Amino acid sequence: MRENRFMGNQVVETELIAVLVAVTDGDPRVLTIDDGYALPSGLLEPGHRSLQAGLRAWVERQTRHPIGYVEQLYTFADQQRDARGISISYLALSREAPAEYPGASWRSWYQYFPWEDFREESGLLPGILKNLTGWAAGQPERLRRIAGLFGAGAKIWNEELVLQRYELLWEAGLVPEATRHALVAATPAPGKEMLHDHRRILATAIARLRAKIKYRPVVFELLAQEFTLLELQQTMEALAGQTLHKPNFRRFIEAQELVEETGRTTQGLAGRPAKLFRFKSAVLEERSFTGSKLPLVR
Amino acid sequence: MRENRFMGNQVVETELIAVLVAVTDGDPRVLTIDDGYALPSGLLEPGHRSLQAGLRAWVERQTRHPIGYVEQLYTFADQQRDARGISISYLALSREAPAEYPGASWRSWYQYFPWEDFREESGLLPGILKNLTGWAAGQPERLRRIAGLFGAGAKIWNEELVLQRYELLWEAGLVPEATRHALVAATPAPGKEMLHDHRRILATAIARLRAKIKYRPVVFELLAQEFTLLELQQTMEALAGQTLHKPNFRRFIEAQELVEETGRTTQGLAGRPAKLFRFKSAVLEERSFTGSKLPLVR
DNA sequence: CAAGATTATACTCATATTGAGTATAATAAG
DNA sequence: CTTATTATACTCAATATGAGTATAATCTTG
Repeated sequence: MRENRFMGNQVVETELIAVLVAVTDGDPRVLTIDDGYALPSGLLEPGHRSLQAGLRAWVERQTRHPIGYVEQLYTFADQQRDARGISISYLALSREAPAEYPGASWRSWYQYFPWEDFREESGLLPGILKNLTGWAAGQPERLRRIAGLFGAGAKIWNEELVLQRYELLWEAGLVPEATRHALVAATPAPGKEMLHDHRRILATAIARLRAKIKYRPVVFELLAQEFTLLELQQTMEALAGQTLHKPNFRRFIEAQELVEETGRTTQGLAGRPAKLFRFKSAVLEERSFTGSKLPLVR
Repeated sequence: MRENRFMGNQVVETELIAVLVAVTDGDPRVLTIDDGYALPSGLLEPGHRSLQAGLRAWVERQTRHPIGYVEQLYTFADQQRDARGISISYLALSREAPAEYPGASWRSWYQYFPWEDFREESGLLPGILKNLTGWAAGQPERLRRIAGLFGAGAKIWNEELVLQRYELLWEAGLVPEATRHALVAATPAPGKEMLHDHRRILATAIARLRAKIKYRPVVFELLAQEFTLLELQQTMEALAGQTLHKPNFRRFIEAQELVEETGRTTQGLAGRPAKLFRFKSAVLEERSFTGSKLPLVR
């Protein structure tokens, strides 16, 4: 029952899609092609020894910088195009290098999801909420979802629900990509449109990264070898889209024991010089980094 | 640059692999075929409207019970067989129904990973550790990995590192599946062998589930409509492979506010009758269930 | 039917962690 | 040499967690 039967089975081509992320000047950026309209993607070729090798080989055509960290996001059968393809999406972290492909550019991911940036008051939420509640029109289930995801009070904002928020806007016909599914509103939500489901993939990547930085030391892939604690904090803030409490953030970092002083400090900037730190990569092998929460008995 | 080019691109078939989990009598079980030698898997067929639909359609041939919860695990290019296939693995949760496929059976997952069951002293660890340290033979990096994963002291056991532990044993040639990579030891680690990388996929599923039960209410997919708090606890213990502190576990559950009393109690069993609870499925829409850890400023 | 076994449920309390804020130090700019 | 600016160090109340004890309601058995 496990033999290969090509007769009657679907034989498809495989596309690799990359969400390549970097943080530059407190801005979380993503590598795009077609002037920001699409995520880079390429087809799996016979020469590729593995899926990740294919992705890496492929990404190197567009940026010099080595990709430190690669993680699979999601695989889906592409129904929008020719219904013959399988797409495997990846999240990759690196530092920004010039995009060297025609049409390629690094873009702030908040261009695509402006409502996800809570670091300063954007004033976008009231308009989005008005559109959404109009769509919900007295339907209590929809209203509950809206409240849970876009939270009237803004204090219950959960930064990890990027995908759910995008999907709600999609359902409500408030993003241009929903055109096949619904009548798109005359005044859709702000944010740049993308090809097919690329914005959905980007949302998945953001959500994954926002969740991951809390329990695995992946931020360091986005930082230089040496960095100050403020740079570290601002990189986290860029990803999370929220401002963090400085003293408590430092305590949080110190408690993890993942960084050590280099002995050097910053020079020539305003204010007191900051100590430079480096990531203790040795701990990666020894430690586990899982947020245990169950009340075990010992 | 995004047009379909079949020339020169790899065209492959797609296999769907399911890790279908149920917990029965405090035992975490997984649906297998070939007398426990393989995970159920089927090829994606033209009739399947989506990947998940293909998986569901396919799983229904082997068990009546509807699969409540399905989640994608990982996609990989299969190098072991004909190097032409892509495999997409899924984790599905359900309650155990009779396996109705020839050769199909439900098996405790601890048959495959006996060292992962910490609910009672198994006495297996010393033997495994002896084999592993023999393999590490004075190589400090290997020894550090062994200590971190199999922890000499048994109190630093991290139940989520199922995959890493399996991979370490694989590297050390202590599981039969490693035969292509290494010389398999005369006395390998205990635990039933599986086809190809199926045991690795199972390890991935266990790890994912062990992590997920802590912050998302997925256990309830494995329980009957009504259940006692002890049944809930024992189901969690079965998955986690560890015993939990009863009073604190109840506090943990109550704090989440995910269950409510039905008003009924158990009958005819030893001891004081237990209240029956049900899962408040309504909260699924309203709440977020993400373990925020960052020190936000408000 | 009473005593004991068994399971359920309810509290207690010391310690650790977290949220929120204030105080002091070291530099550059004027 | 004063001020602005950033870095770093503490404080303290509130909350959560780990570990354990006490009491309640049933079944079993002599």
